[in-house]
Amino acid sequence: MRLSTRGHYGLKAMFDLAQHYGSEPIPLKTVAERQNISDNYLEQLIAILRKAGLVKSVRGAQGGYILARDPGSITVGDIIRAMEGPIAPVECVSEVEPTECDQAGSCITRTVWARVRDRLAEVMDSISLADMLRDAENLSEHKAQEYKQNAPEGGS
Amino acid sequence: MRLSTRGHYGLKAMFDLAQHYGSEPIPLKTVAERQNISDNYLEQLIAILRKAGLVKSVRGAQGGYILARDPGSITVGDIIRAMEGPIAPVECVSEVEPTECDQAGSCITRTVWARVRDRLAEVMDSISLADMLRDAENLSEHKAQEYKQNAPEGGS
DNA sequence: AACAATTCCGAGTTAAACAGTTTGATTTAA
DNA sequence: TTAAATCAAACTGTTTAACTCGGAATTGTT
Repeated sequence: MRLSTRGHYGLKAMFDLAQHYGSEPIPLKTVAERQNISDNYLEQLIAILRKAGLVKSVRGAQGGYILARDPGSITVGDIIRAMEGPIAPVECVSEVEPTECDQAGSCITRTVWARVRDRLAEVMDSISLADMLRDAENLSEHKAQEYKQNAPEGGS
Repeated sequence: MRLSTRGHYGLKAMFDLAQHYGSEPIPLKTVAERQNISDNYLEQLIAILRKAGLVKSVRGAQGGYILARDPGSITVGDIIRAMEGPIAPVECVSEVEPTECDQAGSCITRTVWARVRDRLAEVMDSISLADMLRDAENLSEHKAQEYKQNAPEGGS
């Protein structure tokens, strides 16, 4: 039940773009450096996101990438489906074009995987990039708070 | 987000054994035939289940495999963890021994994957083999019912 | 005792996927 | 004109999946 780096890096890149949504296009190299990903490789990955309509590109000098829509309307599910294909723990319960096996009607393991698939889709579709931005803000506030509590006098 | 055949076949085999729980040991070949799995391959897989303590083996003629515990106390999660390792959409949120990356503290994608992992574990741990047996019974009743309704006069 | 049914074990094989790298063409602001 | 960038496609090395195979060890049956 592992994601490949495609989905992993894809989400990282999209989150990076979300953090800079509204300003000039971000060059791929910048994203790659910030997120610690090989820029050669990320180039391939972002092409997938572009073809899926999740990011827009601006070519030429001062070019780069921007989110195609606002962060509130892009979910983790959107990104993962683009990068890894339809959600499906096993082929026979794929979100699109499941190729049924012979005993599909009576297969109980199949119904188990359908439930797993639904939960997976549910959680991924419920988290948008905007949610992640909000979480990031809370997290950093929390950290600052912790810091204050742990070192209120300002140690050397 | 695909399962390998290990987890897929593993659950099938375990469900097959559950359906015959309480009687003599079932030879591997029988399970393989019923579940339509290469018996050479299943041999490897069931070794994993045995080492994980989920099935017991009886060697020699008339030997075979039986569930190590009753079907109510074995969950899909138990089986998948045995077959595929700890549940973890990405390595850094593995259920056991996550190897953290440098920015673990501030990584938001990480918290996303932790949520996905928890949902995944939740649904898998909530389904036991006994639940599946019950579902199978309902399903077959339902089918018989449907059959009655669709062909009450007994077509040719 | 011999035999056949079975588990057990380790090694070998094939094909695909993953995770990139490399090369070079094209676009465009400065 | 140049440098910064995207775009595209081919190439490569490594790992993993999904088996296959051969044979040894165990044990009920005859």
